[in-house]
Amino acid sequence: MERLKSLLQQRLHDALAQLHADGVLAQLPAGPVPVERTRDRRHGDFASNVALTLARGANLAPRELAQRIVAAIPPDPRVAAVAVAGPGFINFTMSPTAFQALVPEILGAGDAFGRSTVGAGRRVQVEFVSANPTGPLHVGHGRGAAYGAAVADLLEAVGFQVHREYYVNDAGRQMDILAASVWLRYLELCGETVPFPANGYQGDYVWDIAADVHRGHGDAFRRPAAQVFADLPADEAEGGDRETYIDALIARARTLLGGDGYRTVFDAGLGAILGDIRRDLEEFGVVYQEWFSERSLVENGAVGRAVERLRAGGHTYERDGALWFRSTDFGDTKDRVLVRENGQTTYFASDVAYHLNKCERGFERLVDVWGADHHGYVPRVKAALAALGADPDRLDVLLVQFAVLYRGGEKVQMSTRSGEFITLRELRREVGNDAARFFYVMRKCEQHLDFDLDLAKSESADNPVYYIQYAHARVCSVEKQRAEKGLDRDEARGNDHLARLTEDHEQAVLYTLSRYPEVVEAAALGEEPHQLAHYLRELANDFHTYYNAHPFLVDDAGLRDARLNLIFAVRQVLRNGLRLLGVSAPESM
RNA sequence: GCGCCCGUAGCUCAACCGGACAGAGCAUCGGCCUUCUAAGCCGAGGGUUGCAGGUUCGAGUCCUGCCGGGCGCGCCA
Repeated sequence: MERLKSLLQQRLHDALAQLHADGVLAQLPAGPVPVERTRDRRHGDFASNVALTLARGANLAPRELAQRIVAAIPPDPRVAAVAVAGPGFINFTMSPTAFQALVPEILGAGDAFGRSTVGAGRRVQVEFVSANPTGPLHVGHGRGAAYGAAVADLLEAVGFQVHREYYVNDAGRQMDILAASVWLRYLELCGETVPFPANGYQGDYVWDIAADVHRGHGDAFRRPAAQVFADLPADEAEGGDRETYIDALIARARTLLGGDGYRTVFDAGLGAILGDIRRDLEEFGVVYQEWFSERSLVENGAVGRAVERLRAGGHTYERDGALWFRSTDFGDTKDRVLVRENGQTTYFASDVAYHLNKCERGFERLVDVWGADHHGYVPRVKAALAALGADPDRLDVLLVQFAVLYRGGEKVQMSTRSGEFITLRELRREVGNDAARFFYVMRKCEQHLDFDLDLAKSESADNPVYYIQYAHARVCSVEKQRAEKGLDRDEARGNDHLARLTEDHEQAVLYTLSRYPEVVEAAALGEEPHQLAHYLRELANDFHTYYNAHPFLVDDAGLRDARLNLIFAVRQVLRNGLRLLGVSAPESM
């Protein structure tokens, strides 16, 4: 079925064209005629402000123009009433049959209901989470995961070809720090007495990785502590600088282990943690098409080539022994270093190469989901794209604000220091995947998220996840009851009796159901899964209200089947919507 | 100091491209289970959308300036 909204847009368009031909309107609006859902049902089902926007050009009072437009709209059985209201709105009230026709459509389309083709198969890459593989994901990453996955699934639902990608920062200094941390723990397991650096990774998982290395390689990487720490600068505890100290330690590890040995320890850390992150996300219902390695960019020369391209384009200069990118030419607040004085490329240089690579892979649109603390980074990446001749508007960076956990009304303190943070896995274990996925996307991404752990765990109406899932389970329960009572059911008979769904509660449910495709499209194009989350709560609310007001399993078979068809349509939409958010739709609770 | 985000009911948040009387949930108060799951439903009260200007037929939404909160301003990643 054609969407009701497009139907009205077409009718209005025809009417405007008629007035244009009659010389009443000098100009037609560019693009589709604006038609919106009314905010207040007393104004009908849909409204258009087109007369208000065209009145001035037509030299007519808005209401007068609205009247002329209404007069030019051909009658349609699906439109029950067209009225001019307020300053010049045109309000449409649809006939009950127009909404009732939705029921067989939903049941027929099943899981596909709500999907569309507005994306026209255009290729979009969604890069999200991309946390450094130096430790387990924490609750902040969880929000990026749930949000990015929902955005990707929504885009796919409206017809984009979506490529989900995790950028693995496996080439940076943080990874070297992890490698050094693993090695030191390993040395301890070998029986060496070693002080642990202030800047090292202290989580228990480092011990686990070290133990794995020891199991697999025995004492192969053991070096005497005296040798390891000989002539190192002072660490923080001795009044030195932690950064200088850890760098020296990393250099020592490289020297003593040799390239291959160091790489083995390094990769043990990387592999273990990345594997863990992968499992964690998979259990969370988040899957990727690609895990893209930063190191691969460095090793295959892509970073060097990207830097060279900027240099060849005249966008760089040398100062203080470093190579700078003149990002200020493209709107950044200051220039950025690409190659350090010591000859090493920066993380930014890798990112330039990475985004160049994304463009070269032919994605028409790039979506990056970042933590809000990286917002200062946006202008320089866009500047790099512009300097490389790509349209920076192809890149859409979505900044996800922090999530703050609350327990018993108190803020849960989190610190990434000393492993004292809450991991995503702990959160999932505590509140469950469904609640976690839903709570994470309940708010728009630029909104700080207060994550109430008690609420997420509560099995009550206060908890929106349970409220929605309960609606789904209730429909299933009704069907079970029907079978137990020996009542027969005939879907076709129900469709023949849809005209009997005239109760206010039924009209309300039908109206809300009709909004679903529009909500999915708006949520996808606006990258706002919270719209879908809110919608599902409304639909569940309409259903629960209906449930309390009218029995479904009535003796009148025609009415019973019509009502069952309606609530099965509700179940289908709830299921489809929850699926897009990564939340399960249980059959019983 | 500069930049980005946020400021809506007691609390947590909605409000589609600027539209009509700013909506939900929680909390508070009062009702509904011999009938399909009360993990539910119904009703009531609660607002100068941080402040001051501006643009517009029309502003929570756009612009300017303040006030308040968060984050960021490394040759770290």
